[in-house]
Amino acid sequence: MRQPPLLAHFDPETSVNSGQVFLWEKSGQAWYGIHADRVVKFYRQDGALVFESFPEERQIERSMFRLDDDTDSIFAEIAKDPIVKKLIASYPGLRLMRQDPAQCTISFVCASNTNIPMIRRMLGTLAKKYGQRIVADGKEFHTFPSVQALHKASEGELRACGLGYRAKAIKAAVGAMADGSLDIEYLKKAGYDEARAELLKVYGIGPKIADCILLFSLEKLDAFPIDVWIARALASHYGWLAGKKMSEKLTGHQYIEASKAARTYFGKYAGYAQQFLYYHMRQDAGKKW
DNA sequence: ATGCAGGGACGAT
DNA sequence: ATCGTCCCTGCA
Repeated sequence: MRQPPLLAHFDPETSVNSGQVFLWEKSGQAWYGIHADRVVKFYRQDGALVFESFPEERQIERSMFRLDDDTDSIFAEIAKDPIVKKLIASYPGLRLMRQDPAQCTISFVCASNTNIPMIRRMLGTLAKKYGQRIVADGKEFHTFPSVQALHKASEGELRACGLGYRAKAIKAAVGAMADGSLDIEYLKKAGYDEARAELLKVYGIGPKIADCILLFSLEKLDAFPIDVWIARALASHYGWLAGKKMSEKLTGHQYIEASKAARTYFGKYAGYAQQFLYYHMRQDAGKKW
C-alpha cells in the first residue's frame, strides 16, 4: 500500500527524535510536544497520521513540520552530495521542523556545553515554573514560558532551575526580545548574514547557537550549525577540518571557515543536509537521546 | 574517587 | 588566535 504523497517524505516521529526539538515525549501510542503556548500531539490511526493541539489550532502541523516545503527540489538539491543522497534514502521521513523563535532561542542558549538529557531537564523545569499548566487527555503539561514571564524572573531564580551559568545568558536573550533590540519579525525577513550578526550581539549567543536559531526558527535553510557531531562528520566523511583531533572542539576561526565551506558546498538548503548528517552520526553512535 | 564529556561562549592573555 | 573557566550531571 502506497503512502499518500504528503507522507512520502514525512515521519513526525523521526523528526521529533532528531535532536532539533527537545520537549517531546511518547505516551502510549501518541507523541506529545510543547510548541510555544500549546501542547501538540500526533499518532497513527489505520496508517494515517492524526494531529491534535491544545488549545486547538487548525493545521498547526503544516507550519510546524514545514509541510508546504517543496521536498522534491530540496532533496534533489542536497542529494548532489552522494553521502547525503544515501542518508535521505536511509532515513525517509526525517524533516526539518519550524520552531517558535523565542522557544528556539531559549532552548539553544540552554544547549551550550551540555547534553540533550540536560537540556530537556532545564527546559522542562522552566516550563513547570514559568509556563502555563494544560491538561490534555488527562495528562498534565506545561507550555513553554513566555518571554515576558522569563523576563520577570531574576538570574538567581533561573539558576535555581538548574541552568547554571546559562541563567545570565537566558536573562540577556529574553531581555533583548522583550525590549525589542532582538526583533524576531525583522530577523525573519533579513538575510542570513544580517540576522546572524544581530543574534551574535546577544550575550550567550555565539556562532553555533546563532546558526541553530537561524535554521530552526528564522527560515534560514542555508544555515549550517556545526556541533561536535557535525564536526566529526565533516572530518571523517569529507576530509575537512584536517589535522583536528576528534576530541578537540572547534576554534572560532575553524567554525567560520567550515561553516562557510559547508554552506557553499551544500547550497541553499545546507541546513537540511546538516540535519541528515547529524541524525546519522547520532544513530551511528547508538545515542538514545 | 577524581576525571571527563556533554548540540559553546566569554574574557583575559 | 588560543586557552582557562563557567554550572551541572552521569558515568567510567
